[in-house]
Amino acid sequence: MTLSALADPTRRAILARLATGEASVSELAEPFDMSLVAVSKHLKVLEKAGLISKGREAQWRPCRLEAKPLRQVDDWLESYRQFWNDNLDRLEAYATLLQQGGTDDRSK
Amino acid sequence: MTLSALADPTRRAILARLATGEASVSELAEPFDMSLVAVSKHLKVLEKAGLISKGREAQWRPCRLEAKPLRQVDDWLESYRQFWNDNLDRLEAYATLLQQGGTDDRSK
DNA sequence: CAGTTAATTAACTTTTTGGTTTAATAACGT
DNA sequence: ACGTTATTAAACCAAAAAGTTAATTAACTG
Repeated sequence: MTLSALADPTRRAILARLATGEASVSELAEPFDMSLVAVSKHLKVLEKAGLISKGREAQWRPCRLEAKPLRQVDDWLESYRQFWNDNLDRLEAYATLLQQGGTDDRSK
Repeated sequence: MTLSALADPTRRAILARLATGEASVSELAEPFDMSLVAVSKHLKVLEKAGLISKGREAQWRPCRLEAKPLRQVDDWLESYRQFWNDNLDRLEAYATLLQQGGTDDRSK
């Protein structure tokens, strides 16, 4: 669920903003060319994904970034991190093959 | 676009499979309880996101995992990686505050 | 208490996504 | 040339996502 919450650019921008510190819903909404209601919904998505939490301070709901799910994404990436080093090795190996007269197209 | 491609569990499973080596479309489709056409579409999404590339070998299109976009996700996470260490510090600081008689609820 | 500010809920619309089935394309095997 | 295998394209559908406006809730301010 984390990754689908992160799929939306507005939500990523909100997280980026929150990385600099807490902010209320209307503060978070301000930069965007959309209704406050829309932003409020984005926040709910982020909240359900555990990426933010909301406090209450009078009529404000100060939002705070929660790092746990991001850390999970990082963990998920772990397996591929290993892979992309391998991949570089393979590319190198392939480059060598080419020198020796390889034929199949692996452009891109 | 990478993150929305990664948002779907079927597509993540496909990537996991591809991390173990190349596979044709039908091989990739086999584990899933959905039509081959559906899987083919997922592959197109992954391809457009640059997460995989397809070769051609006779009537097969061997798919290969491409690490670049994943590395970009990793880079994107970088800013937050720093944050989640800070966050742990804050939690510690807060725990200390509680000991001293803090009042506001920050459960979860 | 009346009015204002902050945020959410409800009802609705539009677009995107994830799936289907039925063709079409392309390369192989006989 | 004909049938089979692998994959994609087209047309379609249902459900989810992303947005809207109008109404509601809640807490502050004078």
